Amino acid sequence: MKLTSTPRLADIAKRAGVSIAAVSIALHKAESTRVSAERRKKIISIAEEMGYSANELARALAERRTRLIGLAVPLRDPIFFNQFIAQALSGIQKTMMRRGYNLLIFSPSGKPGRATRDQILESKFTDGIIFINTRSCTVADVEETIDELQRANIKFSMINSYYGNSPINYAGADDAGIGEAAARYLAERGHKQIAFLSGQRTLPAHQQMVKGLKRGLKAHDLNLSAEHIGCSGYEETKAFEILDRWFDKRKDRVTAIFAADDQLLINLYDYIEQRGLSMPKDVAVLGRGNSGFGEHLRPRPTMFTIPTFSMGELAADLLIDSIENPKAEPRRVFLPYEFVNGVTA
Amino acid sequence: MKLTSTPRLADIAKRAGVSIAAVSIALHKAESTRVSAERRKKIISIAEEMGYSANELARALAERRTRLIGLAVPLRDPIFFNQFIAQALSGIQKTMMRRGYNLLIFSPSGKPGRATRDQILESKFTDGIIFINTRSCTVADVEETIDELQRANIKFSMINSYYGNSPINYAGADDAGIGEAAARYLAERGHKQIAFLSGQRTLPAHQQMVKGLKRGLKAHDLNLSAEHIGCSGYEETKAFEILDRWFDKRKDRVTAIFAADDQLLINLYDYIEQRGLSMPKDVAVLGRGNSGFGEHLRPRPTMFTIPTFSMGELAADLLIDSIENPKAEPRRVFLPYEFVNGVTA
DNA sequence: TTGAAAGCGCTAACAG
DNA sequence: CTGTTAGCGCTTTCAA
Repeated sequence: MKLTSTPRLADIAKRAGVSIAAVSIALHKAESTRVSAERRKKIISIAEEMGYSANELARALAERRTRLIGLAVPLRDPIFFNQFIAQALSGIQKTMMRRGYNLLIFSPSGKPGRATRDQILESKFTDGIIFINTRSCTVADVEETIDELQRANIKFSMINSYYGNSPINYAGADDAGIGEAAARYLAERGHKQIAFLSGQRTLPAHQQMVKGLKRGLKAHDLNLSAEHIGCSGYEETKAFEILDRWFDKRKDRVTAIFAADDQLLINLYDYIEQRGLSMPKDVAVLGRGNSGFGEHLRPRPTMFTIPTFSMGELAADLLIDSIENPKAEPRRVFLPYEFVNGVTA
Repeated sequence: MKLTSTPRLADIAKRAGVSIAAVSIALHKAESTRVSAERRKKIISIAEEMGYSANELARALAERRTRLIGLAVPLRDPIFFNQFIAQALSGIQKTMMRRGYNLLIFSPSGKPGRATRDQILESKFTDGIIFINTRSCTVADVEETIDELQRANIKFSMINSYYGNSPINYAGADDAGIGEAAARYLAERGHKQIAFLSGQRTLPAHQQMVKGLKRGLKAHDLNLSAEHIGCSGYEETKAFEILDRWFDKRKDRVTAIFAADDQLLINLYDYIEQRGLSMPKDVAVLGRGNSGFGEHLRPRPTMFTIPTFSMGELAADLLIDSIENPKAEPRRVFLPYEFVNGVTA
């Protein structure tokens, strides 16, 4: 007699005097009429008595699905301290809980930019993966990743910034829309010298915002001059240099600044405090950032926020849709931004 | 001819004209001499050419291990916003990366206090689980969980607060030690009326700290009177009532307060600001909290910090040790606290 | 060295 | 309704 530490279907079948198949169905297919009610009852009670719990691995192998979804985040530092990711993860979790999936977090492979290669291999464990691209992903990185995933025949959905052409599952923010709204907001309040403090001009989100800003300004017969687009490369000193340049001017000095994300907004706040300026009197400040950010900031920033939580929720739904229904068409959804009225613009 | 979307060992074997076993070994057992060098080379090149990547599921079923570790956190709200958990997770990740494991985050089952039942079942996917107990876990909850895990024969390690008797893998902080150190610190600075602002007297950590405080005070011929132990139940209004009681006294007024955790320290700060007191002049404040907390707090708190990151790292190591070496004895480790010199005590 | 074959524990198609 | 059997794709004896 074989003795496994944990009972198998076969053990229950023997005890109940029925076939393995009967046990499998009695325990896992609640709706099936394949086994009679009383038989099922008996089987279930024996199973409980023996402390049976299914070997998910074997089940997954036979069913060819794990109900596991992997998370890929190309990010060097620990992902759990990142508020953006925390929000997205919470959204993802919500969907997963509702639809009965669990989340597999790949341990970073150590590789820099595109930590994906290894994660794609590991993803053999999952039914699909959610890819959160960060600001360390260039457009090329992202395209390449998409390519790899598609070649490997791995279902996925993407969060954050993608404006390429591939038909993929994607949940993101309408950055061009935010840019346009920001421009209109400031222009309507009479600002003529409007500047854009950003991070990196290679980032898709940056490009979208510029596009939107230009569109919005044009509607007011204004334009966004090259010198009013400043990219800090996410270095504070660089950001301060840019701001110095804008504020040191005698004429046509900048009167309003739109900050591309949370970190840049912080840089801007620090600069303004250090220089002894006040918002919105000396300069109007408008931000773009994750929802929730800014709540603890003083003075309260006026901003357009990105519904990160919803993005996570949606990305998970899109992915699961395409897992459960293989003919589902990929969908790209741009979630609407929100406006948070503060006192800085 | 069968056509699976992704190539299997059998496909490679056929193409290479060798057995399935040979392919398996050539690809996955680098050290084995079972297959000749040139054969291996050939097999590997064919595998690459065909874009082979192993079906981890089948492998796991055969090997009876997944190299997946599950995370169980009994917490109602999204875990990813919790700094304590974020830190622990980062530590866990570090170990997992080093030792080649991945993390499976169970979606909360919806149940309140002990979200474990379902998670234990799901854990059939993992080689073991890490259990992070939070302040919503009573002593009984924890004992029951340990019981369940052991009965189900599931390897696990625990993080945070456990002072029971079971020999388990555990990584936690030395709360009694912190209590004692806090008492000594304050007593040495001449304080006689020392109070302890805590959350819940049923929590193990609370009890340990009280024990330590008493021990430390005794060394200075002082003692901790019952009225100087205040538990807010983690409600701000309750905390304020307690503080009112301490500060409204005319004689023997409290001159130093030890706050049991981050949240209580914040409550204390708010109260002190609101009441227009100053630290440490009017009252000395000493805190206990997660490492890193307090860095952004002004004035900078004097505190004993808990090495949460290391706790995660260690808990993962302990668990993996016991997975990879079944005869490894469970170990309970109390990590040393650290002292952060601030200006409040 | 190598190949054949027996599992790992479960699901699903097939036959009664 | 029920049992038998053939996979799922891999690892690992066991013979050769």
